[in-house]
Amino acid sequence: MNATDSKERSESDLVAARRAKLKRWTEELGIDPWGSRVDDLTPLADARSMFLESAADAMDAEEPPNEDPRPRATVAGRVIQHRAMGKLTFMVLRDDSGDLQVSCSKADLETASFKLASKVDYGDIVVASGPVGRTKRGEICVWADQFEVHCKSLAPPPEKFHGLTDAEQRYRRRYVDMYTNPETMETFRRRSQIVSEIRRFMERHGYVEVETPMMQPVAGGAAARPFGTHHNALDIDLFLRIAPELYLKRLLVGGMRKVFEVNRNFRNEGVSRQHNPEFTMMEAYQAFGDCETVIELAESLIRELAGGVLPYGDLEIDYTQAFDRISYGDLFERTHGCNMSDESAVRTVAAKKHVEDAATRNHWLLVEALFDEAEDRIDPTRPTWVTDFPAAISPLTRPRSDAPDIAWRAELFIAGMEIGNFYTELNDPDIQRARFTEQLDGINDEEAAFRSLDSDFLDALCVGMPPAGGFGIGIDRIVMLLTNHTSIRDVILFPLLRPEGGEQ
RNA sequence: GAUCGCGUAGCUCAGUCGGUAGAGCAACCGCCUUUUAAGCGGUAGGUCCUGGGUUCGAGCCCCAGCGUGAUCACCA
Repeated sequence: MNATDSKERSESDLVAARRAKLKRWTEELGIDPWGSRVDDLTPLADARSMFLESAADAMDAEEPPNEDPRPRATVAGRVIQHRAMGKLTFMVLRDDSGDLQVSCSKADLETASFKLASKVDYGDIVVASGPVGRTKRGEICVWADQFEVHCKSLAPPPEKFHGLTDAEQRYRRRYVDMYTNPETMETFRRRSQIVSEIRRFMERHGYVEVETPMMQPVAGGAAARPFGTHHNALDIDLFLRIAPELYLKRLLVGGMRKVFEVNRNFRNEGVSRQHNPEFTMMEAYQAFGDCETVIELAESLIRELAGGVLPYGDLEIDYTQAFDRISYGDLFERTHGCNMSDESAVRTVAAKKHVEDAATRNHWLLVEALFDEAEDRIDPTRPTWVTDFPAAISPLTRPRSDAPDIAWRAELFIAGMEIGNFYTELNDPDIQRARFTEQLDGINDEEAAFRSLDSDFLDALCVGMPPAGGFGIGIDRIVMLLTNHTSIRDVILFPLLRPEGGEQ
């Protein structure tokens, strides 16, 4: 709070200067610095492409034509560079299409407009009209014959060359990051495209997009800590969903054949370079499909999105070939030198690796704990399917009929990240009930506060869910891979940060 | 949650051995019709994250706290 005081005090000179300028404009020039509607605006990139070399040449000739042949445009943007040179002022505007110089000659503008143009600040939003031409140095620009300020920026701007570089400031003041760092704008534009392409892909394959509850009385579908909340009028506790799975499956029961949902999940876990408490996931289910059906679908989706070999940090990831495959058990054995089904061998390895409660903990939970090390053996440059997960750690997955300890489940790994899970869905209500009950047995009090049996879901399975394949993929992580960002915070517009100021 | 790093002007950063605060950009003033991160010249701008401690003296050393980044853990 002291920090805030001092910030306000030391900023005051810069803010005061801008406020004083604002006052002068309104009082002396009679200008409304907060702007108004402008029709027929041309995006800056489009205005640039309107440039006609022949027209510019004609204007530079000994005897320029009477009629100005240069195309005209009205452009708007935020001032990101400004150079006032006496009777000539140059500025560079930026909008979401790009940058373009606006050149202002005192001879072409009304006195008040020229004065305004020569005095605008970095960060102001302006509108200029005029022919698209070029300067003596060959820079394509709009030669303004009309110039207006449409929004005064009062905040002190960041340094104009480096922009905001401090990661914290970039996340906290994303709106500044966006206009000063074009890469940021590009990343989020790309994210939008990717999500849109995913939707089109799914629709093309006959999937219907749905929206299921984000506030759920029972938070199921994944093993994660949920956020809790409360509905006052009904006086009930609710959880923010950790997965949409159990609702999407209800839709299969209801008769939808192919459904998907792209939306947020919320998990009350730690934050890291790969984890934000709210993250976007796509889940999809296909009646009469299985694990293989959705593996094939997702592989072609990801290959289509990536379209080739993409850099990721220090890696080059090849999406063009069929993704690698290895079974969970093989990877385990390759890493730890024992069969994962061999309980005593697993306990021995676990004890040697100092896994907690190696002697008493459930055998398959030990296998899961040891598997982390195995994940590191996967070639990060090769998208890889890890198949045949242990049934014991896959409570919503159908066990294999030929090997009941193994589930029809695969997980996709790329660049060392878990990208998604793929299943042949469990639709036997009795086995499902048993799995849920097993899971609830022996949980501690803390977990008991948010884990409970979703009996309505079991009722739905009793009504009958067709056999199905289903999957979920992390959209943020896909965007990270496709835009070459190794921190999830760079692909989420407003990642969760602690509020500034401490104390509270 | 653990370990390590970082926090100095609005922004980007220097700051030597502990000797009392520096630059560039931005701001302000003046000049200027061809600049393109930076036209030229001048002026001003600081709770060195916060609180303690050591010391004649702390931006610098020590302790605690806050924020943040990286790695690990939990998870996707």
